[in-house]
Amino acid sequence: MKTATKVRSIASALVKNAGKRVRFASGKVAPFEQVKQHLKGRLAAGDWTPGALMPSEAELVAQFGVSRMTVNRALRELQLEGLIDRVQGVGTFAAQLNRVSSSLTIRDIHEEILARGHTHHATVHLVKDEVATATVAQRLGVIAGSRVFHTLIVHHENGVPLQCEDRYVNPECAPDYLSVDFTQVTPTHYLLDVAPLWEAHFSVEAGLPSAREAKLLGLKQTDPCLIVSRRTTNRGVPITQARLTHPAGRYQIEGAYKP
Amino acid sequence: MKTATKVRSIASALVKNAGKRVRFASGKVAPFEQVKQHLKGRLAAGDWTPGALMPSEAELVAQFGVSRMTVNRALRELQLEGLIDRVQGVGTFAAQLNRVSSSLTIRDIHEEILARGHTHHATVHLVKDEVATATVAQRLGVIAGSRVFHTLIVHHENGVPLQCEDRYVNPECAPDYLSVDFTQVTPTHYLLDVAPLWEAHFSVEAGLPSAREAKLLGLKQTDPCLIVSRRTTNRGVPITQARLTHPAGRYQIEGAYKP
DNA sequence: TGCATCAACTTGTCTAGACAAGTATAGTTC
DNA sequence: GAACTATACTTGTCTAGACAAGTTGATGCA
Repeated sequence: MKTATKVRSIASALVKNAGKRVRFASGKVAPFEQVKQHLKGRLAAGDWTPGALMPSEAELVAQFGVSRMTVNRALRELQLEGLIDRVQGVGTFAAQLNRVSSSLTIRDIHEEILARGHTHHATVHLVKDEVATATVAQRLGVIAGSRVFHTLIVHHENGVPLQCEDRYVNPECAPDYLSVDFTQVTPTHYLLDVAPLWEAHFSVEAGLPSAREAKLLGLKQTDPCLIVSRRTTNRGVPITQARLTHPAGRYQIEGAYKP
Repeated sequence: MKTATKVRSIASALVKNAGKRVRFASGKVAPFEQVKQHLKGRLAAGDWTPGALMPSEAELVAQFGVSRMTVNRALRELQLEGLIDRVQGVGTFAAQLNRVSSSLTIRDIHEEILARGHTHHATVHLVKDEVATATVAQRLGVIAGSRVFHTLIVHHENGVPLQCEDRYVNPECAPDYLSVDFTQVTPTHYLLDVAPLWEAHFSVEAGLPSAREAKLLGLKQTDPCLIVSRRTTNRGVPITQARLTHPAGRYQIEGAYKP
């Protein structure tokens, strides 16, 4: 029992598991799931106006004949989904607004291309130790004049340029960043290793490439691009800021929302 | 105790609650949270390579001296966050890939503009009962030749066109859709009322506007746009499909990721 | 009136044990 | 060797009860 790090061949198990999203598929539904679905249905039907007081855990226990832990789990998950608000000592309330929060997966470009069954290679166009200008310093979140690492890398899918990655890195967080071979490992992958716990803010917009980006991506400067800007921090300490430019038509972000 | 629908003034309670995100802030941390953070830290430190077998619940119970329910909650939440995979009958495994799933909120354009303190108005350019062409039918998910409702609305922020909303709606789900006054209520808001429980798939890309979109948004056809395509269904039944075109520079999607 | 106190109610969490269900392996039988 | 079986282990879930902590409203007192 001490072989905690033993790596089994679990591929088959995980594949089997993938098709098992709905447990108790054959009629049986777990009680906590029943409570959850019942409340979800009534919320959807408008039984409680936003902000209205909903039944307490004790009332639901009596109504469904299950234990409080079961009701509690149902309510906790509904709260996580943003459908209800709970206040200790007060009660449970229907959520104020129907906010729709979508889950969107941003993957390492290398893994993403490989997952499509295509080949990935990167060309490195700049690896430099710079002094931050005011603009760069503000975007990364360090003080102007600090040392920053700067890389400019183009990622290709099947030989076609797909992403121009213009990245600044805080030397404090990744002192050996400049010595990484970026044709072998992506900056994202390396930084995830060095500083694995981080928060990120990002924005997605359409725009035109800079002259250099256009040249590296094989575009005209009037060709539209999808531009993702991402800034990541670790407990408030800035790690990296990246501008990822993708030619329109070659790349799109996908996502899904499930209630 | 029977006044389940009584609406209390809970504004103050919810405001207080908002600042209470971290419970046990003063030193005390709930045991399940301790187990969670411990495993998170070791995962981040690379104690288990992706796919490696992690300690079983029983081992963690012995190690931390807590009950199995407590360990189970910690593991369940880690699974929800995508950090581990669990297979009944087999064990718990470190997740295969470090997917970074960002939470991205797509709000009703009306609410979004009002939240910025700006004025919103909509101009309606098309409200029509059509027969679905093959392309439209495929995008919406109905069979070609079906009746579909089609609206084309431009949303303005402070008088400037911000979004061209080209939408198809399944008449089965919203038979009265065409009689709605879209200068008063947005299609999103109306459809949320009619069919509140839905799943959505969306994609975000850069591209060029169609001739009509360019005209409605006051753009040249060579001006880049951010285009969001969204298709929503209710338990597999297609509700609506929308193409939301935003002029580059006037709109961006923002999001954040927290571990 | 104003203030302190207390009881009733709420949610938040933990426990120890139980049973169900899925998987893997060693052993047994054919 | 192949097929079956028993067993040990895993996760998934539920229960009944307990205590902590927060809120609310009534009560009593100055």
